[in-house]
Amino acid sequence: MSARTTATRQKLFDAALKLVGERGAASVTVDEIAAEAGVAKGTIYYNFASKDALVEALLRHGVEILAGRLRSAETADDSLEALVDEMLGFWAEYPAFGQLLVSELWRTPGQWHGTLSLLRDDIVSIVKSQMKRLADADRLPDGVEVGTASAALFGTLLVIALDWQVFQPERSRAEVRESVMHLVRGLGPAR
Amino acid sequence: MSARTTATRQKLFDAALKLVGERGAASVTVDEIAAEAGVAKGTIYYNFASKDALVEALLRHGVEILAGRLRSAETADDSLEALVDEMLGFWAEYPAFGQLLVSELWRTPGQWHGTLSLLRDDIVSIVKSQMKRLADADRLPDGVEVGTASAALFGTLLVIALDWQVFQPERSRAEVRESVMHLVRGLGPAR
DNA sequence: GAATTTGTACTGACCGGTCAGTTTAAACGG
DNA sequence: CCGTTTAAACTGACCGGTCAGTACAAATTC
Repeated sequence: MSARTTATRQKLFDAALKLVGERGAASVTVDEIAAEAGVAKGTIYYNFASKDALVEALLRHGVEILAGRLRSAETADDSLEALVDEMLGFWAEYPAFGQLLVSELWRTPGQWHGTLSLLRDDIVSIVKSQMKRLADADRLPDGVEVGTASAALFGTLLVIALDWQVFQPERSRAEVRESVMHLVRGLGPAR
Repeated sequence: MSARTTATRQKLFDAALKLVGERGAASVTVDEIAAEAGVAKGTIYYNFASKDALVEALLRHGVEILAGRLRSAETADDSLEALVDEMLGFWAEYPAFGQLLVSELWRTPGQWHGTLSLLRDDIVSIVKSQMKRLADADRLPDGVEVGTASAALFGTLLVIALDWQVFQPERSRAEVRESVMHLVRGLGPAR
């Protein structure tokens, strides 16, 4: 794959992500994506089989980046804060990807449901391995089912990050991280 | 408004909710909604100004039902469990509404963003008033910002319910409720 | 109390625009 | 050279919205 091709695809990913995140995959036209990327329509069809294939590649690409970051964050600092912070950072950097993901992930028989299930598992399993390590080190309360908790934590972070971007953009990332940690550390009866 | 009209609109809401929840507002056609409801296409345009107007009415209708339930649950039992349980029940009963909401709520300049912001506030403010009561009764740990926590709790419940329906349908509602309560009571370091 | 009018709800064929995808011939670039 | 990109015209299926007409019950008239 030539450097030129890679650059073209990157431009297409950027353009598609922006438009699709904002307005949804179905209502964005191929001509718009081409215009936004500053590329001829034919180029899209030279690089991707169809509009759907472009979006699917975009989903894979985004998840790959997120997974990479989580894995590298994991080696640097294995606390829950670090994981939460890294995810918030990713969503802050790619808000449109969050919007795309949240609007497609739970669409039952959607065209990308198969792909998305696998991608979800990728991320959740990274979160899971991290939580498992914490559990083994006795740094989690007993009785927490690690599998369930990881899925919940991933979903929770996704929506909290979106809510932050859309409804409370004035808050800082540290502030949001603290809120999440507060929620996660316990909203139960005062003790 | 005649009983006949009410019945027709209800059929349209049911049909639209099912299709739009599954496949997204943009990719469902008006003809499909009409067919699913067993009604002529013209009837839709007799009852609603446009496809968008139908979806907006649907959004309002759904939120009205949810708000009503939360308010009545509030009077029966003011614990956090009761609130969580009621919401899970609602999402279990109207999964498609959850899918619709999650895929539109954080769409920044979307056509329904204005309406949805208001509807979000309706729900969040109910959750908030309930949490405030708990805080006043010293049943919440100090330092929890009630406003932030309510928004987070609402979003969290929404995605956990969707994840439940889509990826772990075999779990019972009580099981899921306990997981949520576990998360909410604390995933922090063991104590 | 039959005939007629009125209002409301609904019907479905149809129209015009939109959009994914195709085609082609020519230019570009490493 | 060959893989890639461009520009522009074209196709045809699809879809939101329209509109003339139907159904039918309740009111009105004679």
